[in-house]
Amino acid sequence: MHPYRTHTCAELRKEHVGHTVRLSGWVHRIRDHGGILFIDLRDHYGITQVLADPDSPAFAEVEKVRAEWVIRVDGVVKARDPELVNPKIPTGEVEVFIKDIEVLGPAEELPLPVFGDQEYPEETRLKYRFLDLRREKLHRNIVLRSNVIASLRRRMTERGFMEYQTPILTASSPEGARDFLVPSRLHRGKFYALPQAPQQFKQLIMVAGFDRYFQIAPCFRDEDPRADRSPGEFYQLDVEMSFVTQEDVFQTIEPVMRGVFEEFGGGRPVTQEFPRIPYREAMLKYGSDKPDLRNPIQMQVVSEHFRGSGFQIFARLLEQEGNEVRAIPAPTGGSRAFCDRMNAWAQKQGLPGMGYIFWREEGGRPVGAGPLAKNIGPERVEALRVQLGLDAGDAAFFLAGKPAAFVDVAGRARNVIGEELGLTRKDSFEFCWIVDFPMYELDEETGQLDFSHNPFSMPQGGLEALNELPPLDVLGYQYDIVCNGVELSSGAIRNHRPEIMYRAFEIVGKDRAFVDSHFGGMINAFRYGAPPHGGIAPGIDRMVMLLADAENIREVIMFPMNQRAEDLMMGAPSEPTNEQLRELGLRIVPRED
RNA sequence: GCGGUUGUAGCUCAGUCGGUUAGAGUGCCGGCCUGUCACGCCGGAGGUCGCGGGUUCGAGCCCCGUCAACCGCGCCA
Repeated sequence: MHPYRTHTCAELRKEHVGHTVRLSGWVHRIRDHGGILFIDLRDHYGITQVLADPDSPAFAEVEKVRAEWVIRVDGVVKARDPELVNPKIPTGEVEVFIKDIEVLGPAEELPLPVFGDQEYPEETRLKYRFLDLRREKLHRNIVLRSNVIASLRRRMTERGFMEYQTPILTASSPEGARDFLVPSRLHRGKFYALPQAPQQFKQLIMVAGFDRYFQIAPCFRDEDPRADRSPGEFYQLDVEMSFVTQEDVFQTIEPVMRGVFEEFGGGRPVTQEFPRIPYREAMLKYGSDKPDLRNPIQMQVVSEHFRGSGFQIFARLLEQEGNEVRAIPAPTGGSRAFCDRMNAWAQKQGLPGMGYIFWREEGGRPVGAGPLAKNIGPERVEALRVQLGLDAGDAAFFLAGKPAAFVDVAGRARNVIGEELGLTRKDSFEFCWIVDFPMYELDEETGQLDFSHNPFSMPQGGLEALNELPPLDVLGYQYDIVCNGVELSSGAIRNHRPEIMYRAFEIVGKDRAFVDSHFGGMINAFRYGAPPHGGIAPGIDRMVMLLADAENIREVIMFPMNQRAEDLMMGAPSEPTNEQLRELGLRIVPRED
């Protein structure tokens, strides 16, 4: 007989009745009735009830075990009487009568119980992560993550992609986030950087002629964490393809994402064809470049209805160039109570308030009510209602000024309204592509032009566009995948022509020398026959978060760090020894407080 | 760096207007119990009310400071 087990704790069924079996696992739960004692024995696969009574030669030993001891038991499989079957577990029709027991790994009193779903402070959970991981929910999330990754690999391989590793110790790249640095022993005073993403490598892989690359790639960024952003490291399904258009990337990746979400989404519906929404349209309709399409509300420009109207605040604002009035329709929100509540919400967000109209039935017709309606008169109110497609019982909110100044809060208002009115669908995965991102944006404070996204993206229209269009009108072959308001992925068709690259940087005031010194490795490669190429990099952690319905990214990472980027279990970061510092030629400068 | 929330038993939480000895559930330990599966019953241990200072005859409760955790802002091409 195998020293530890003949079956797992999920395997035994009626057909095993009468068999002598050996099981190993953790003591999940003990129910001691004095004369008879039940143990739920648990392993990775499931739970089997084992029991002993005074007839068992092992009874005295069985009585000693405690929660989370690891034991091995030998025994006979018995059928349970029909009224004693436990339908909650797959092995519930049988139980194992213990003949022999061996303690393989006793456990001290637990700082964190494995049984049950009592909430525990995250500090304790992280310090005793190995216990937390035994618990059902976390265990299930991590298994899900493994299955998702396996499925992604299979789907990518089926599509002709090959997985290549890229370096972890590499060079700092000046754009983007803060780097993690690793001191070099052989080159005193110099540092490696951990890759923020294998961006330049994957492009070099294309230049090297490998055509289709993917990798489950670790990425490192030294930025402060959020609930959906792990401190330090995260994983991407990193993808790059040669000789492709933006459309080719969409056609390749969309089925992968849809497939994985259908496979692991627990039957929740998934968008069949991802709509493509231009960036500017997304900002207008949804107030966000990562719209939650489960929320049906779409904003509209309604400036004309307020121009020269009796509502002086808006009318006057519209006299200034660049100002607009936008409406957030709120179907079923047509009560003064709701409108006032939203108005109060807006004030809490730092706005002076949010104008509103709500419609109620009067004499068989929808009639607009509220102070704003009085000011602009029934004709304009009716025109607004028609444009917004609203009816009695509905409402609309209005924001005015420079769109750039209010889109953000408008987007948040849209979320709150959708949520409060129950308009936002639950239990579905609604995807879209956001396309046509502008290449450049203006820094509000400095007035400087800067890349709005990846400087390596190909501008739509190429060199000609860069030379002839106002920079702010140049769009990039740059795209995001958004699901349920979460930015899952960002990608682009790359700029593989050095002369276009130099020009793109020139527009933000960076000369050839800058590009050569900072991106020399890649620019140099582009001089020797670079194929047109592009790619994308969906975030694995966020994908699993959505699939697992997790609120926090730490629920889908096996060994995460805490909010302060500390690993409480391993004690990282830690102080180096003097020996280590000496070898590296480093000295710690104490913080001056 | 900044803001918000929270901090009472191992854990989840209650604690009234500032008033006597700070409670419940759960977990732990002991006892009883031969059909439980969130077993049940009885008993017990377990508290620097985050920490420091202040107001008060009296502070878990009020005030000031501080620390920690989480969430957010900045940051994240």
